[in-house]
Amino acid sequence: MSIRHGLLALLDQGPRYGYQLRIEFEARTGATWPLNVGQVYTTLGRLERDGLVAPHGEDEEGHLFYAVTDAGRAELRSWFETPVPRNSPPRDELAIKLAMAVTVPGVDVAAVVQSQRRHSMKALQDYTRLKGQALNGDTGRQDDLAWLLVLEQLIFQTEAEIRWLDHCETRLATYRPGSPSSEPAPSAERRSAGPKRRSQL
Amino acid sequence: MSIRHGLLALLDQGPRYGYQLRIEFEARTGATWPLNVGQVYTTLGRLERDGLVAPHGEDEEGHLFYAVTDAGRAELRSWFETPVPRNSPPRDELAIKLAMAVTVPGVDVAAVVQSQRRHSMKALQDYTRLKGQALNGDTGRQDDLAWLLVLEQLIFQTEAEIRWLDHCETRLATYRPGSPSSEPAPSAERRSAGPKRRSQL
DNA sequence: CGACACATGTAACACGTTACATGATTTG
DNA sequence: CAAATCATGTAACGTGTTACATGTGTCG
Repeated sequence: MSIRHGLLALLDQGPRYGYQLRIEFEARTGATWPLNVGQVYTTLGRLERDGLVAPHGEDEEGHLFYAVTDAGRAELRSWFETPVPRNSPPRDELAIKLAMAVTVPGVDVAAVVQSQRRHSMKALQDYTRLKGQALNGDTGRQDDLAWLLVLEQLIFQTEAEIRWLDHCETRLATYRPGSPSSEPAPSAERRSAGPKRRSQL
Repeated sequence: MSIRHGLLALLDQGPRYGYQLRIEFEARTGATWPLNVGQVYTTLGRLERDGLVAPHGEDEEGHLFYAVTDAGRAELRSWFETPVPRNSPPRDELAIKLAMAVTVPGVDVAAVVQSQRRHSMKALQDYTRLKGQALNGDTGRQDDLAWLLVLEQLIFQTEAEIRWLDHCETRLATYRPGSPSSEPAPSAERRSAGPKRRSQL
C-alpha cells in the first residue's frame, strides 16, 4: 500500500502523467527503491478502479494526466493521520531466519550472524557515503530534504540491526539450554568497531 | 519468501504436518506475526510444486506429513548462507510517508511525526512488557531464545524509529528552502524521555 | 449438547514485480 | 544514423492474506 499512497500524494500537488510520477517518486526516495515505470501505470489503473484518481485530459504533447478525486483526497488525509502500524509490523525475514537458525539443529548460527553483519555493515557504509553526497549536492529543495530523511532512516535502521546482531552473539554465548536466562550483565557487548551509540550525525 | 523458508527450516527437523508447523512457527515468532493456518497449506502446496518438500505418508491418526527433499535442503542451506539483502531493502511505508509529507504542500509534517511517535512509543512499551514476560516464563528451551531474540529485534528497530522521528523534527526545524543544510550541530536532539542511547538491556 | 481445539483444504484477491511490446523524440 | 530518453501500456507471475467450507474429537 505504500506505492499507491505515494503516487496519490504526488498527484495531490496537481495533475500528473505516469512517467512524470515515476521521476518525482524517485527524486524523493532516491536510487534506494527504484520504481519500475510499468508499475506506475498498473498502480494508476488500480487507483482509478478504486475511484481515488481519475483521468484528467490530455496534453498538447499527448501526455495523459490523472487527478485526485475527492475520495482520493480523503484517503490521503486519512493516510497521513493514521500512523503506520508498529504493533503488528510486517514479517522481517532476518528475524525469522535467526529464529529458525537458533532452533533447528545443524545450523551454524554464529556464521549466519557474522555473514549478515558483514553485509549490513557494508550497506551502512554505502548509505553513509550516499548521505555525504546528498549533503553536498543539496540545493535546499524539499526533494533533497525528503531524500536525506529517507537515507537517514536507512542508516538508523541498519545501525540498529547491527547492534542487534552483536546482541544476538552475546545472547548466544550466554544462553544455555536448561539454564533459563537471567538478563546478562549489560557489558560493553564487545567489538568496539562499528557504529557506536547514536549515529555520527 | 520468509514463510516459505521458515516452514522449510521447520521441516528440516523432520517430517511434520500442516497444523503442527503453524504451532511451531508461532512458538518461535510469538504472537507478533500470527500465521493463518490456511497459509501453511497454500505455502506447503507451493513448496511441493517447486520440489522442495514432498508428502511423507500418513499418521495412524490421519495426519498428512511432509518432508524436505534434497533440493529443499540445498535451498535451505543457501538461505542460511546468503545474508538478507540490505542494500535494497523492502520499501518502508513510514519512510515514504514522511518523504511525501515533507514534499507535498498542505501536510502538517510535525503532526504526522508526533502521531507516529506516540504510536511507536506505545508499541515499544508493549514489546518491552512482552519481553519481561518472556524472560519470566523462560524454560531455557531454544524456542524461548528464538522468541526472545525476535522480540529484541523489534525493540531495537522501534527504538531506532523513534530516534529517527526525533531526528526528523530537528531536521525540519533547521532545514529552510533556499538554505542548503550543513549538518546541524549534534545537539542532544531534545526530549529526554523515550529510549536513551542503547536499550535498557 | 455446545463450544472449542484440532486438522485439512480451497477460492479469491491484493499488491508488487518483471518482462515484453511499441512508438515518438531527442541527442551525440 | 544509432543510441538513449521519453512515454504508455499489457500479460503474467509470486507471495501473502483472508474468508470460507468441512469434519473429528474432546471437555465442561
